[in-house]
Amino acid sequence: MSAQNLFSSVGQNRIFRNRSVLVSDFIPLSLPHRESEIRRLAQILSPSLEGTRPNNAFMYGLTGTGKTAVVRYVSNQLSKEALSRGAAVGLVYVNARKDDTSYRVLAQVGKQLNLHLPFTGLSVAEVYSRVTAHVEKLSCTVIISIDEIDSLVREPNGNLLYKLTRMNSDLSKSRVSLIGITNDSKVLDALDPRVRSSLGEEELIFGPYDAEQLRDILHARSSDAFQDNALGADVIPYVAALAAKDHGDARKAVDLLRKAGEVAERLGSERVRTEHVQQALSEIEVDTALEVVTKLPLHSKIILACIADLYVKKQTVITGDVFALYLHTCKRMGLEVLTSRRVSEIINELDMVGVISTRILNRGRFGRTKRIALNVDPEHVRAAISKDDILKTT
DNA sequence: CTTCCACAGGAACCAGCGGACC
DNA sequence: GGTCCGCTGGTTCCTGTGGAAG
Repeated sequence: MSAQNLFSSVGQNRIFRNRSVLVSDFIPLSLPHRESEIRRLAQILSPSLEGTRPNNAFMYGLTGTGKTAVVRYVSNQLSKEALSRGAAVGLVYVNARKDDTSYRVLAQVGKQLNLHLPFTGLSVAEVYSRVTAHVEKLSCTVIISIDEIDSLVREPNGNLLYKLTRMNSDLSKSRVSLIGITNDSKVLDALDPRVRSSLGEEELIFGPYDAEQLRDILHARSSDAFQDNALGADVIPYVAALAAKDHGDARKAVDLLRKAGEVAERLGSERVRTEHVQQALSEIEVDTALEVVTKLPLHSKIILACIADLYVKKQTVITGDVFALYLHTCKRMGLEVLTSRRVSEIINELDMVGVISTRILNRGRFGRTKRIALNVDPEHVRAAISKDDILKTT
């Protein structure tokens, strides 16, 4: 995004009325096609207004199906209602991908209840007891929503969830309820059976949106987001159809619509058209890839550069070749090298962020390895990497 | 049918940092 | 000031494995 794009159009915007409606963490005033889930969750949580403990709940659904939005929406409403009734309800929302250790989750819970905790230095047990004591002192009902809870089950110190479900036995004046949110159906199986049954007191399942529902969602948002008549009539159906093919992810649909608006704006167009959507689609891919690549640590960049190098020359790129070239490159640059174990891990990380994709390949006599394919234009990789001073000479 | 390759990926551990507590 | 802690970003050592070659 250029500086021109950032400032030149401020105050004289022909496309957007309020762009922020289309950023992903915006909580809309209404959530079309999630009314029944909202009612259900509200019903589950309503005992908190009368000082009794709501059942724990577990919410499952693919990304962009509105789980997080529903939780935040209901939480907002509940906290307003609690305020007006004078009910003591504490609402906590934690994203376990961001705060991905027991310590950090607990610290986050404490922080949102106005308990200051240092980010390190204490033992997990100490943080747990401080949080518990604090909750007890508040004498209220605390509802803790843990989003992307799957990040927590694999944690070595992984009995946090068990401890949280049992926290009530350490409390007398206060109560704690948990809402677990995930998009990974396998989590349930991996969970400690005691946690599973406790969390599964209530279950909400979020199905993917179909194209028609996505259209409604986009319509609802766009009337606030765009100027009148700034949106071509076929744009929303087009975006909705694209997103519906892609697992009905509403977040992606909204992102795409915003990006299309930005493209139209940048091109000086008076209204958004489907061509802008197409361009937005390819820009989103390039943008995210580029952004990811520039932020990569040095050795990850080198490895990615090696992969890109090999990829343009060969049809199949393989871990061993990458490692060999990596060793050579490091030696040439006078850098110390990482082990093959670590390099293998970095390749997995690159796969995870999406710039490459890998598949395990069994070549019989010639061993088992990984075939690596580059997901982005090698030139883009080169461009992004060459911004790094150390790598400039290569 | 057996062998054996070229790694994948799990487990345990470690150094070094920023920090709390007494 | 010494002892504890969590976390990152590694290392070392290890066991596991699908299927072409022999």
